[in-house]
Amino acid sequence: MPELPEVETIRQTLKELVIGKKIESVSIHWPKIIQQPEPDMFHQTVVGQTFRDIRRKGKFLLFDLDDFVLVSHLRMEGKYGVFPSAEELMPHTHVIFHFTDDTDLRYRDVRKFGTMHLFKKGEEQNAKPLVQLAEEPISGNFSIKTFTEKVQSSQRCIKNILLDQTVIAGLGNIYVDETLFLAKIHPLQQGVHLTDKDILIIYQSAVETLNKAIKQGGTTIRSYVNSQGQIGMFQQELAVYSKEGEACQVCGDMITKIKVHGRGTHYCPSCQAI
DNA sequence: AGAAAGTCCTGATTGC
DNA sequence: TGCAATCAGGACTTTC
Repeated sequence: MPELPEVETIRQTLKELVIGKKIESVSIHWPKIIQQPEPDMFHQTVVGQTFRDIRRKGKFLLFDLDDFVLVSHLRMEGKYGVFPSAEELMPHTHVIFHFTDDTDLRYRDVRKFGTMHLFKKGEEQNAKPLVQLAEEPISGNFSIKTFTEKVQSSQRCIKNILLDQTVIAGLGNIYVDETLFLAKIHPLQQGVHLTDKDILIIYQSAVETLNKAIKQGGTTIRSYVNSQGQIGMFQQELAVYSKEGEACQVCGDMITKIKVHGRGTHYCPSCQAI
């Protein structure tokens, strides 16, 4: 599932492949992916536009066109790739941007959970899905004070809080578990019971985890590949996620998996005692 | 208003 | 073996 490091890796690899390419037409095979505007209006709007840049906010990709911004979320299994137009479509290809140079930008998504929103340039910040999005921990604008206030004012457990993109952007199920292991905080600990120091350590752990994962090109657990079809390498570094039953690399106790509001949650009962 | 549950999907895994 | 039920999960919408 692409989280911030995977989306960043996709952004970097995809940028080289699409910048300067002009859209001739779009094929939409699963219209629900296109949340806004209506698919036929979406098509009319982007035809003739050229890709100028790709930015990222949290787990969202922002494709800058001449006059519009395409906001794309990959959810669990979304993938982008650039192919010669003549090449046969891979399974689960739902949206195809046909370029004037006889190549395509193709969006594939086995579960069809991904979304695309199109905005006039500059308007994307004022509407869903970006309007409520918090800063990401590796951003220079991240406020530890605001983060601390939000965490300490919540009755929810820290696992849930860290998955909330209006509190901190970019973490998903894998990196929340890894961050809490590094911070030595139990996933069920309530936000209201965490000290300023706990929260600072959580923030620092998130930064360290995300930066390491970006350097490794992301984590491939199920099916993640970057825009050039390469897998990530960070799964070798995982300490708790998908390590149920294995020995903790710090203390040797057994990594335990529990469910926290429907999410698989991995932790070391000794290092992360509540 | 805040928090939990429901929703969207399909391939892989589990259970009988 | 074969089929059906269950699981995986991000973020929005709905419900409490």
